[in-house]
Amino acid sequence: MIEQPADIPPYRYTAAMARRIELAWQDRWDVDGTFHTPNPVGPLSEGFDRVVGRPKLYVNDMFPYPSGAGLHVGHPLGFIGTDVFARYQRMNGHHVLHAMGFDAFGLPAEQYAVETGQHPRVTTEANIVNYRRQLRRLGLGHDPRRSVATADVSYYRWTQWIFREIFNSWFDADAQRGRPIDELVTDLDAGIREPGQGTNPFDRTWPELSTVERREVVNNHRLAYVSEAPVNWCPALGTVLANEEVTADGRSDRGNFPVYRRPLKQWMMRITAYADRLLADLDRLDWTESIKLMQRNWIGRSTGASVIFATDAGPGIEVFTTRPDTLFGATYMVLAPEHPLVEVLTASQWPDGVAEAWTGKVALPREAVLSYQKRASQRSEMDRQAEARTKTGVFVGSYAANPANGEQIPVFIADYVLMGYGTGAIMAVPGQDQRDWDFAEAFELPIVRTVQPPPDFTGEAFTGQGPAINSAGETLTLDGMGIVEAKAAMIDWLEQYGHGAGAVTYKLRDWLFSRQRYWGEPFPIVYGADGLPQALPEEMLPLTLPDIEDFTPKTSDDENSDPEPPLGRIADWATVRLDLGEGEQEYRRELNTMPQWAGSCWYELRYLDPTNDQSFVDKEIERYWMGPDPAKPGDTGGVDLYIGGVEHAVLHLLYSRFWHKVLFDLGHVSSEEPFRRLFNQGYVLADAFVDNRGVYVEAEQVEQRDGRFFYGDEEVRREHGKMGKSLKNSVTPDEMYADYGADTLRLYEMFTGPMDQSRPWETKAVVGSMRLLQRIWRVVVDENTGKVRTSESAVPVETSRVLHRTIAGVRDGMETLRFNIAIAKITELTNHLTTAYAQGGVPAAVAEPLVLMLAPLAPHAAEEMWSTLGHEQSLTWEAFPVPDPAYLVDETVEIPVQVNGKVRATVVVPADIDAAGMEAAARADTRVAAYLDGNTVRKVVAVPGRLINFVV
RNA sequence: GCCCCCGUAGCCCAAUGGCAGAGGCAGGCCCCUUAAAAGGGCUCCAGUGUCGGUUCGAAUCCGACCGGGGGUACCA
Repeated sequence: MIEQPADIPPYRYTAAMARRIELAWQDRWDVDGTFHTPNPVGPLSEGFDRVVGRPKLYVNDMFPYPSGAGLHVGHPLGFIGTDVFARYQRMNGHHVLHAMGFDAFGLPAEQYAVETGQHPRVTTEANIVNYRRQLRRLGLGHDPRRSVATADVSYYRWTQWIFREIFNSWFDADAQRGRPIDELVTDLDAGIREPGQGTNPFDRTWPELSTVERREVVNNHRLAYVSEAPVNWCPALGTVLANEEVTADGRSDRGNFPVYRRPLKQWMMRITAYADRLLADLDRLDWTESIKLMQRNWIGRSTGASVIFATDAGPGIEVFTTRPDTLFGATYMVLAPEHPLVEVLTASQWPDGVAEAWTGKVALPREAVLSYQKRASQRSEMDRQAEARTKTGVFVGSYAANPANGEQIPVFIADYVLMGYGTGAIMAVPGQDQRDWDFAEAFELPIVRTVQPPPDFTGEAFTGQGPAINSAGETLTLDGMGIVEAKAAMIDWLEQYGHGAGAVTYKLRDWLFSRQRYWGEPFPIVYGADGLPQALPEEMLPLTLPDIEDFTPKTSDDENSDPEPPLGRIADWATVRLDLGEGEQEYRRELNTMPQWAGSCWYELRYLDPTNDQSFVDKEIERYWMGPDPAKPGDTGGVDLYIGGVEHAVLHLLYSRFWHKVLFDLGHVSSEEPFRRLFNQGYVLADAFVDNRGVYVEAEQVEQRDGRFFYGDEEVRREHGKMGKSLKNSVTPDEMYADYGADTLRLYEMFTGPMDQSRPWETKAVVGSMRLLQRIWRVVVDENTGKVRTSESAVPVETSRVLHRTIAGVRDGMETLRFNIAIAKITELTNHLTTAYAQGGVPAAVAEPLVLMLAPLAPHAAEEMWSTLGHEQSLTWEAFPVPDPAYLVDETVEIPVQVNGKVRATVVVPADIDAAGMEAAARADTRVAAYLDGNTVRKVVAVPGRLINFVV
């Protein structure tokens, strides 16, 4: 036992007392299995009969990445919030599932291992141990049996299994769903389906193809496929990265290193096939608008038309435009410098009379084009930004025909057109597009308006609404039409005359799925003599990550260096002799590993059935916890409440939706979405201090003197930012446990604001939450004897009113995740009790509900008080207090009387008075009468029980 | 540039169309204490970023602007 200082009452609620209570209850919860949550069936089903009638509730946190630095007080904000909510809903009659695992594979864990020179498994496991200790000390009510780590073999074998399922699937665009690849082969063999567009590089039909060729065509349909395409190569990390992992200024999300575009052979996931469903189903989710918007923007669906422009050189140029109505105003074309048609379209000679601006003053088109291409490829994204929007480009020396009016228009290459979007080529309409206008001005190209701007329009390109002009041809006239009508008419015309068709494009690209790193899931893939990838059969899983001496990635600052997967260093692993049905042969293994997002794409499913070694999750268990609610038509199913930071808006939250939809299509899960309701918690912010070199100094060592801040003797500048290592302003939960206890920390974090709001951390304000616990403690426990201090006396009506109003308010705060108002209501009740019962003797009938209401927020102290009040069982499964409506209304109320909206008096009236009675009572008041005297009352607004307003 | 969120007391935040204050921190005063505070009590403090509109009535709804935060950006 920890000694209390001698002069403090021995049973006061101090940090030492809190520690004793908290450690004891944490042990007891573990021993009793208090938070064991039974499944309806399977190995974890023991005790299900106790909860069989309860509605289920699945609450989940975005699981943490166990970094070497451990937790700071910002990390558990969401974890505490979900714990409070889960504990409340359990007491409120739900059967609640809440668990916690660890996202253990991936770059940050590996970077930490590299920095400390230890094996990532060693550091990761040590970090997990530390996280578990810190989180357990917080008193979170998780089912400990369900904790998983993505780097555990028993977990990643199922990550590999799901990858295999995705590899063995294709997307049926007609049915808009993923299907097993065997069904595609059956259809192709039966001749009822042709290979999809762009999947058959051979000039022959399916029946004419060889076995190997057929395999290649099938591979081109798979949802996981290998492709050679420009990807994001980050030499400093030694790996390629997904688009979602590259920041707007062309650097790596992790580490902020430069990223280069470069064609490499890599694994991709066909997430674009699901773009429409990922977009449409956002409307069915209870997510914050801001996250939905970010996903909508990232998917970036635009509708318009694809148009083919014929060229003399042969192949037509296909463009995508959202404004087919402006086709008559297309006065030139632009290809991205990397566009494959550039070579054939580049003329051998400049046409006569070409302006110098078009040629870059170079003698031959080929030279001009090559030099521009070279320049463009060397310009990093950063340079492009820095050069603002100055338009550069070069004429390729040839022309294309505008299909609308047959005019010959020049073809340019320019870096303002990006290969990665649409077709990598545009029709330029300077009259209605500012970028094209800028280019046209720089290159003296004609500008034709095809939408009539209003008379007072003074700008350049006009993108607003207006009637079409200058848009008449032999077989089509748009003049006078509005934009919507003109678009439709143009698309009809394009389709009729074979110049194009309505089209949809997306900003979303396929997900680059392979990494040249060690610390990730190995692909369950081998390559045979034909060089084509094949999945390992299910019974060969798991494919364990081999141990390796040198796990460090090969990094470099040379953008022309090549990726080199560390797994390639183990020669006897890189090749293997297997019998995959064609006799024993030698195969090469896939040497890349999966990205860190793979494991987090499905962990919420594994919590449901963590010990299952026959399946990644039992179907019945998944249906129970995550299945769609038949009472709610259109319900997607999924986790009932998912809380995490906003930073995963287009990474984890998009990838996991995609995997979940594939699993749904293949019939493995009954829910269509992984997370039915998503809530983003705010950040914990803290003061940070910068010295005059601009370097952050340890915030903890900064002193405030006369309103200025000093680090030693040096004055420093105060800033404000997200708590973390980089700003040197972290406060650890361990410090808070030692100084105040876990319950105080929990209470403080929940009190600083509603869940979705960021809030500044202020260590000196934490004491306020401790005081509240001390005062509630004192209501229940005698500080000198440790004995119960409540009485069995009757509850006065006034106290009942305060109690039941508190219950109603606390429930409201709990339901709406505004724990701050729940705590304020509890404080109000406590204040009432300490005033009304200054000498002790609070009726137990009030103290008990008070303790129960406190329980989700400060569970250890509440358990201890509950026990002091004479209860042997944990209060975890006690019913949460329910307000008695009889006490929520007063017999009389004081209502304001307004004259012209200004409060002039108040009158006391019976609570159930009607409008007429209220008016009579108000008129009877002498002050009101004085205001009304001599005026004509034009209108009386009387809201029974709220207020009355005379309009004179 | 475009989109989203947020501006209430020195600070964090309540009040979601009806008397601007629930609660906390900080400040001030008092009590307990040899003393101290992480104890107890009392108390000071804003008219809701600005301007307009809707309404009997606006912190709340609408519009514009200012300030802060976030997302995204030659996306055709």
